[in-house]
Formats: sequence, C-alpha cells, structure tokens
Amino acid sequence: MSADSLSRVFAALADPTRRDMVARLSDGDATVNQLAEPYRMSLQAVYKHLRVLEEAGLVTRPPGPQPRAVHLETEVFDRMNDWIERYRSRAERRFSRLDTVLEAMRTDEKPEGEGQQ
Amino acid sequence: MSADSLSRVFAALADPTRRDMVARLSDGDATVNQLAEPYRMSLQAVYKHLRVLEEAGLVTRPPGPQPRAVHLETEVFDRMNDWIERYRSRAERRFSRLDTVLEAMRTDEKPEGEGQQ
DNA sequence: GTGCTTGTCAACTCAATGGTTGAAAGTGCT
DNA sequence: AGCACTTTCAACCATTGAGTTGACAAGCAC
Repeated sequence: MSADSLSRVFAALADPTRRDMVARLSDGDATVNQLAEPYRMSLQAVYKHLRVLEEAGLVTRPPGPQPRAVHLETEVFDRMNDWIERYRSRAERRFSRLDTVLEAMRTDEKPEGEGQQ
Repeated sequence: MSADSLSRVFAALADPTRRDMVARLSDGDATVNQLAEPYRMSLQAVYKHLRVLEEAGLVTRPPGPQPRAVHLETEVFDRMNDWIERYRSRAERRFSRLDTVLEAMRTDEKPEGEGQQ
C-alpha cells in the first residue's frame, strides 16, 4: 500500500506474466480477453495483473466501447531508465576514476601494492 | 526459487531499502555494517536484503579480510536496460508508424496500403 | 425484454517476503 | 588459547501476492 511509485513499477515487472503482457502490448493495444488468451490462468487472474500494471502507470485503459483497449504507456520506462542510468554511471565513473588512481600509484611509487585482481 | 533472472533483478529493486543500498554502493564499496548503519532494522535483516541483491547478480562480495566488502555489479543494469529499451522502442516505433498512417489518411484520404513490414 | 459476452468485485487458499529474535559458526587479534 | 567481531542459520510472525471460484454489473445483439 505504501509503496512509492518506483517500487510499484519494479514490482510490476518482477512477474514474468506481466512482463510478457508488456511485451505483447508493445506490439499494439489489446482487450483483456485477447491478453488473457495465451495464459493458462483464469480471466480474473489476468485482470488482477492488469490492475498491477495499471497502478504502476505502465498501462492505461482509455474509456470507450465495450471491449476496452489496454494501452502501454512508455513514459514510465523513462523513469526506470533514469534511475538505472544514474547509479550505473555513477558507479562506472567512480570505477574509472579508481582505475586512474591505481595506475598513478603504480607509476608513481609504492611497489608494495596488494594484488587486487 | 523458480524465478528467472530478470524477475529476480526487478524484484530485488522493487524494495526501497535495497534500491537505497544500490544507490549508496554506487558511491563505493561498503561493509555490511556500514551499509546497515542508516537503517532501523536488525543486521540480519540487512543480510537478507544483501542476499537478495546477490542472487539477482546486482552485488558481489569478493573474498577478503574479515569485514568483507560489498561491491556493486553494473553489468546487470545492461540486461534491464536491454529489456526496457526493446519494448519501449518497439511501442514507440509502432506509435510513430501509426502516426504516419493517420497523417497519411488525413492528407491522402484513401490509405489502401498498410503492410509496411 | 432475454440472453451472451466482457469486465469487475469479493472471499478464500497457499506460498513468498520482510521483519524479528536467538544461537551458532568463522575469522582476526593479542 | 581466548575474546570480540562478522557472518550465517533457523524458527517464528505479520503482511503481501498470485492464484482460485463464485457472483454481479454493463453493453451489445436479437
């Protein structure tokens, strides 16, 4: 209940069925029944998965005629990417900086180094 | 236990505490005690979180002197990014193609061809 | 209207998760 | 050896999550 929005997004994608739904929706909108068809689970279960995706903001269901379409929202992907890139780049930048330091140490002096690798 | 590896990664990052750990580890390796310090939970709980991150491949703990360092692995981030980008781009490409079709309909008024690929 | 299909809600089961405490191994230092 | 610190294992509890079945509400066709 208290999960922040990023947690909801990651949690939503932690389930293989939901990732598969997202994958299929990337090919185009679908109704709940179309979505449910390949899975060996009840329609209600699929509907529940849909709710999870919806609450994570990964999917919207614009109102319309009876077979309502499920639509994939790509905006949330950006938020995930931002998070991932932020820390990946930070770690990699730090790593290359450390590399520089180690190299400086080797050329500078101190042949006492513990073989890190 | 039967979760595939992508599921484990997403599930690992679905927890705010674990995301915070990853964020902090992106600033440099840390011992478990250092990692645990800001949280109001038992050390054992932190170890559990660490295990989850470890099994997701997000973190390694190279052997060494007693307070073993926890190290962030950035490689897994690529796998996540691959997945995200794959379906984001697919959806956006489809969207722009649809856009093109719609525009063609408006300007042309008779779109007879659709099988683009 | 009657009926069929689609979509939704609710209650229930069962397994997994996040947290706890307590105890036991390892490891390092003197 | 002995002591302190780090790490892990096990049992337990509360909450969430994925799935089920059953029933109910809308929409569309006849």
